[in-house]
Amino acid sequence: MNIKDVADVSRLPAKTIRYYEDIGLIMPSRAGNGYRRYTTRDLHELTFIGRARSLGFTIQDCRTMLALYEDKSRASADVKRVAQKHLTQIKQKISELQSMRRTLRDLVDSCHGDHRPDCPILDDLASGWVTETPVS
Amino acid sequence: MNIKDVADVSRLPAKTIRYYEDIGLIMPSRAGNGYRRYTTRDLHELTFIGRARSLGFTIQDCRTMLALYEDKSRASADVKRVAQKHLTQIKQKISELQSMRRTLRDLVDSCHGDHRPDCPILDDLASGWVTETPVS
DNA sequence: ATGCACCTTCCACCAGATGGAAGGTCAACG
DNA sequence: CGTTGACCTTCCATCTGGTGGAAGGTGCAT
Repeated sequence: MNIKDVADVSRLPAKTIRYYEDIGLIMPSRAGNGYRRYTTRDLHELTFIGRARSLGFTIQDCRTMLALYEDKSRASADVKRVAQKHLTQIKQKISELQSMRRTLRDLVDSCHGDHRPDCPILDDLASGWVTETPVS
Repeated sequence: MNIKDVADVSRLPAKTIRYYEDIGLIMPSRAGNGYRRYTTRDLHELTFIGRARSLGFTIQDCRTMLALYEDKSRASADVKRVAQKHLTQIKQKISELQSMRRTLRDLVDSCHGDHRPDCPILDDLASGWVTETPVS
């Protein structure tokens, strides 16, 4: 198969597939005209990577997972460890975002959002600062 | 003040402050020896940017917010619109991550994680694929 | 033979920094 | 006065994960 075919089936852009080759994730052979020639196995691997990426695994994790996938004597513990670590990072990211969301929601709610210039959102961003010395 | 001083107070790395200058966010003056010289206002702006960044605003949003902050005849509606849009994107991101988390948690929970090679995580990543034609 | 869809490489760009090398400056200490 | 050490400068490379586009080659149908 040519790149377009694997792109269509794997639902990865051809650009991305070439990029994955650049970084050494998949190494298709070449036809006589220089075109990349993908085997079913290549396609299989690309789909695997696409699924892993869609679950947020990094490229490095994809490498590891692919290697484990192809190592028939792997220990599932190794796979689980990678996934568990990634899960922990996702949880971490979610809680950071939730914290931002709470703050932003409060700020957005408290801003009247009309033609007037006074704005609690800007007040928050500038908080901790005194532009003028208060009249004492 | 020199860069170290504003770095310490704003809690932004000096590298980052220089970077913000590169991209035209803040433009400190220079001392005779070529050192950046920051005013209280520069420091104030850096802190503002730091706070906005910590709420996840993009650099472009920071630019906009800073301009609004300095425009004393702004409409709070303009500020609110930027924040609201950002809030929507955060919510979107959270729900994507939650979806990943659900899937990953299920997969991690279902993997026994021992010395044996069979692994539901890898099975999921490889799902949709038949390596061997079933015996018919 | 001409058009069109496909393929190739290469180079640049995005966000948002961060790391490090090579070299200049300044103040204190002896 | 010299030297040490903490600053400061610029410049260039690197990271993640691609994406966009130009310039040019190939393959097939009409």
